[in-house]
Amino acid sequence: MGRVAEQPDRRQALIRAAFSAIAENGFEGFRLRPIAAAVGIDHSTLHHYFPTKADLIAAVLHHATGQLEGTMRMDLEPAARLRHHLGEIATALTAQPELFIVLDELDRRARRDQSTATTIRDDEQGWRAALATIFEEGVEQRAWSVDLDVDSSVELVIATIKGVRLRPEVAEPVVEQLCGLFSKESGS
Amino acid sequence: MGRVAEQPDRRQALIRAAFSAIAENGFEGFRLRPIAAAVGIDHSTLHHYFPTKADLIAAVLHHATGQLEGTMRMDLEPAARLRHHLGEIATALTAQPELFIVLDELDRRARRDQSTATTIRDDEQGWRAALATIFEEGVEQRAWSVDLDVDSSVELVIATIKGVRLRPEVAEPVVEQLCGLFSKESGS
Amino acid sequence: MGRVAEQPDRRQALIRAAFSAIAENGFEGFRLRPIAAAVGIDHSTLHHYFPTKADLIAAVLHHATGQLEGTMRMDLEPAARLRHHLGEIATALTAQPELFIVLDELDRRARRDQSTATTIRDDEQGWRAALATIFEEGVEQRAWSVDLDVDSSVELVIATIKGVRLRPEVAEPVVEQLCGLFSKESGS
Amino acid sequence: MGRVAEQPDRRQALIRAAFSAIAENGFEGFRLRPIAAAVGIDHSTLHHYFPTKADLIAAVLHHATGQLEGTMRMDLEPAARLRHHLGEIATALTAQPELFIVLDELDRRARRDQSTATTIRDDEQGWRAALATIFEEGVEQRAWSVDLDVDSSVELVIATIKGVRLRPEVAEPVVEQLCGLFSKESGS
DNA sequence: CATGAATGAGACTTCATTCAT
DNA sequence: AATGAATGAAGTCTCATTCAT
Repeated sequence: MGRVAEQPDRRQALIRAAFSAIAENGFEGFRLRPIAAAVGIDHSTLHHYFPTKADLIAAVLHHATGQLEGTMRMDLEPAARLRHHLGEIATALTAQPELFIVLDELDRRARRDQSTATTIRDDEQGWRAALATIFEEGVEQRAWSVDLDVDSSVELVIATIKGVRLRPEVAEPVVEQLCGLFSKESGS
Repeated sequence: MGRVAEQPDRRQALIRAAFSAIAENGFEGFRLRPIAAAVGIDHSTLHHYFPTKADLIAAVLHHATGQLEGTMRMDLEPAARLRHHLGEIATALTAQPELFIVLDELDRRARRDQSTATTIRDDEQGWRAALATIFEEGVEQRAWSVDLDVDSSVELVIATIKGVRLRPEVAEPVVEQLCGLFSKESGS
Repeated sequence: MGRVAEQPDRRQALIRAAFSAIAENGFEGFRLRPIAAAVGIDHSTLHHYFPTKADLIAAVLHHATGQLEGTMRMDLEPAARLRHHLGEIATALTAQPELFIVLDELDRRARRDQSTATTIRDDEQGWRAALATIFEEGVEQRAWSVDLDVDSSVELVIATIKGVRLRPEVAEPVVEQLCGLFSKESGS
Repeated sequence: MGRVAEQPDRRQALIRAAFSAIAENGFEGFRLRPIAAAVGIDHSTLHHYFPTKADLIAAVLHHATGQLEGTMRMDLEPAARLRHHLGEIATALTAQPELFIVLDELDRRARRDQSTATTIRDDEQGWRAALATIFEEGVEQRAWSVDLDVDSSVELVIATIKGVRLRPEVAEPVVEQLCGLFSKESGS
């Protein structure tokens, strides 16, 4: 109501600045002062929005996970759906490199920070479930080239995606190859 | 027999201590003083061995890459060779978790440090070549389930291994699944 | 009336403390911690005012050069004006020994620090010009004992003053002697 | 007797290296390790020759003062003798700049180090006496342009020389001007 | 004579955080 | 909401010196 008051997007601006800074320098070089400066406020003012550094990082975490929204084309057959999904990710990997770098850094941080780990795990539940569905349906439909284990396949896909974040330039052929291995059509 | 001379490899001890510290806290929390303390020397003495922090990290880098020695059973058929190789890695992943955590951290650091990047890249050349040989021979012998692309398959394997470092507990089924996808024998 | 706000010029206090410290120990023994302690603040707070040691020294430099204000009695004849001016300096030399010691140290530092050199050179321009005027007018009025060269005489005066900073106790007779040499009236 | 033993000029080499280092960086930047390195020995070996840093500096002090040997042409008349002497110094000032820089630094150090002060004072006694003789003889012979005070004139000459060390490029005209002021011949 | 290892004191600087205004 | 001053802990690195070999 007051018109002096809230700068509603100060928080957002800070989060975005932090996001970019982490993408650029990783957590190792992540300092608060430059973030405040980037938004044009004093560094102590930053503490009004995020009392502690960890709070800001948590906000960045939510921002990052929320940004990753791969669509699942449920109208497609399992194999095609997988190919479409991984293709989208491969595309995003070069289109939004910052996002994947930040997610990568967050995965590392999760090793030592329980709360980060939990958030990421929760966030990935949806993804895991969707992938599981793909493989289950495929198994039912005998769409895969081999007798695959659903859980292992899910983890395989996730590991591949996470691993390829280090080399976005080969992402596309890699996921293509992986899909090729799953699909029945090709092969002797 | 004097007290001064009887530490034949303070350097090694320092490297090992640094190695463990990085495995435990990552580079973010990597401080020199605790390293010196762990070895039982004054922190300024550390600078006698490693003039700069970067020098110590470089030594850790060499220590880590040198430690990773997967045997390649050239006597085996390509498919079996791949399975054996990845199996070894999966085993190592849980047997020497520190090593893989450090390698993981180094991959991250390579994003911003050219010299780290170069060392890692050089170190991986041998691995890449050995994997390429496996796939090439397999192609000649029509050992694979599909018409695969050698380069992409190499990158796929590497990405999977690197990605699975985040979850060593699923490493074994994941590599098993990946081998299953490559191998011809199974399949519906 | 709060306790925090009532130090209107911490900066000035720091500059003065640094000034005295340099006078006492020279640049060789110039350390930041004692400066902060002398003002009663934490040594990291000093960096709030002067981010770097060089910044503090630069401030001291300005403080010192700004403090040296010899009046030029333009109402006097050239010879008398010179005598008055040098007399003032000789007096100041024993009245404010710290100032001249610091200026002396700064001259030394200027040998290796370009920015110090420039500041000093700029600051001395006014002095050089005023001295040149004295000698030029004296030449016109045939006030000097000999055919003197204006530029050389200016440099002679400056060199003498700078040299006598090492022995303030003889400053007065020395400048007196120098004036005597210039002036016409005396002589056998 | 042994032929393995003494490297007779190690000491000299160290002194010379220290001399040059001080000329280049002043006492502020004077470190022992580079000196040892310049001579090609370990820095702890340096302590065999000079147990302490002060010892090395003392040796440099003697080296420097010993090197300054202005000849006094006693065969010349006082005025000519002074001109000759100062001319020699002016020449040396540009021919051996290092020497005068080191002497300059030592004068500064003497302000805080009694032993340096004493050595310098002793060393200058000869110079002072020779200058005094010049002026005394000149007074007797009525060679000077004015009734000068011997002691003050000695200090004036010394101050001028010390002051002009900061600007060797104007040394020659400055001493020329000073001699001109003393000499009788010119003037109205 | 020469060395390398070791030390301890101390240097400058950075940073997240708090507090009064 | 916003600021600037202040803090204290900690960080990397340097240097003269000593000691055993």
